[in-house]
Amino acid sequence: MPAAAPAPPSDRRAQRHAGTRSQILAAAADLVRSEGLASLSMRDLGARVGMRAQSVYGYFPSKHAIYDALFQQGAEAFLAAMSAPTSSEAAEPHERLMASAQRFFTFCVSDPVRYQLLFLHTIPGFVPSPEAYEPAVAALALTSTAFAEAGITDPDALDLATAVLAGLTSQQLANDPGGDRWARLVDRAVLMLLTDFAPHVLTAPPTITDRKATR
Amino acid sequence: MPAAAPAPPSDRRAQRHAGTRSQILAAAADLVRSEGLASLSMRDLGARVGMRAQSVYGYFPSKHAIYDALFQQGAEAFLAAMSAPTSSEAAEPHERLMASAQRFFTFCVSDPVRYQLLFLHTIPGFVPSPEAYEPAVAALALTSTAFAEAGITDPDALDLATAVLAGLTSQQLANDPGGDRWARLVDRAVLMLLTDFAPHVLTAPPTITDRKATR
DNA sequence: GTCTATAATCTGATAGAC
DNA sequence: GTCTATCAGATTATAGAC
Repeated sequence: MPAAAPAPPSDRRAQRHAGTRSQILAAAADLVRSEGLASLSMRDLGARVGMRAQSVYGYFPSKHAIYDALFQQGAEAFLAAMSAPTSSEAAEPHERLMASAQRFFTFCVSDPVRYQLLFLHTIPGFVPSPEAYEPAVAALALTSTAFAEAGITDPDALDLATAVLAGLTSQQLANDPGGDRWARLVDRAVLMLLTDFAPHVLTAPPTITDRKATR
Repeated sequence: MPAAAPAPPSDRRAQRHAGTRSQILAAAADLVRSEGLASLSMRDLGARVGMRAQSVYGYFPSKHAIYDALFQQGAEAFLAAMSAPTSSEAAEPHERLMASAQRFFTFCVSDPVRYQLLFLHTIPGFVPSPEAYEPAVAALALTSTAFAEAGITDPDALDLATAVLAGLTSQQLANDPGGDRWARLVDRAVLMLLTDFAPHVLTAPPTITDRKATR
């Protein structure tokens, strides 16, 4: 049963096609990392994989489709990074939240261009497709669950926390790229947030009854 | 004694020249606001002021020079916004800090493109000149002074505060443009910050001796 | 599948006439 | 000061040969 799309009829060809496609995508990721997100051109991309620009259209219908695939790839990496198992599964809720914050920060700072693509909206005509966006939504839902498990029910808490983390990363990237001027402040910021909207998580001894009692 | 630059010799002409220059700059500001920062073109800009693109080069040597002028204009507006007198000069230090935070947030959110130009580094080859950058430095120094006046000497405090404010604005602009989802959280965020690194400012009665005693 | 050829358009910038 | 003319190139994308 061959695919309905313009994909080749045979499975062998389909595999080859998919292989070249992901090869192009990897080259695109390389290119934007070194040249900047806005400087991606079909010419350069084709040259990077040994093709002329026109041949790339056999794999992606448009440049925006490439951005969309990059976005999805980034969103999946984001979900994977945020889903990574904690060192100790029995860790306290607030420890898990601090670990999450560190993961978020590290993920963002490790690839500024990916950060720009995922979290800033800087490419003039580009809007990610729902499919590409979906993993990012899942990652946020994950964080929301972690908050609930820590007994944090204030609906504003998540917004404030994401803002603080986004601010730390954006300042680090814009004003001290490669340094640690804001990286050093992540733990302190999380403690500050927890103190503000979940003091019981910090002050109470780590017993289950205590956690319930302070709610 | 005529100017050495390609400016006209007579004062009348120089005034006319400067007038057209600022007219072009205003048109450029309009254009980037409506079309996006990266979409500025000399053709469109010329058309906006009733010229051909080539004639604009009589006023700005390059497109980057226009970006630089826009940057300087934005930085001066930023300094002006942050220097605006508080409603009551006798206000408490922490009230002044909260007012500053609100001013910063409002300034950023009121003009997303200007924010992008000033605080994100998104135009491929553009680096603002020291002259253009200078007012922004002055504005930060102003904030630093305000912190000192509130008795906050922790060197990390300013970095953390700017990060939190930057995060609130960036989330507001990216995820709820025109709304108030993060705007509502500004006061709470400032209180949280103050509680963390200057609790004495909040808890102590507003007397001078008290302020000194808690240091 | 990849190529050549090319459409159609946009870019910043310069030279020189008026 | 502004124009015409033009350079020298970039861009995305399509049509059709091989």
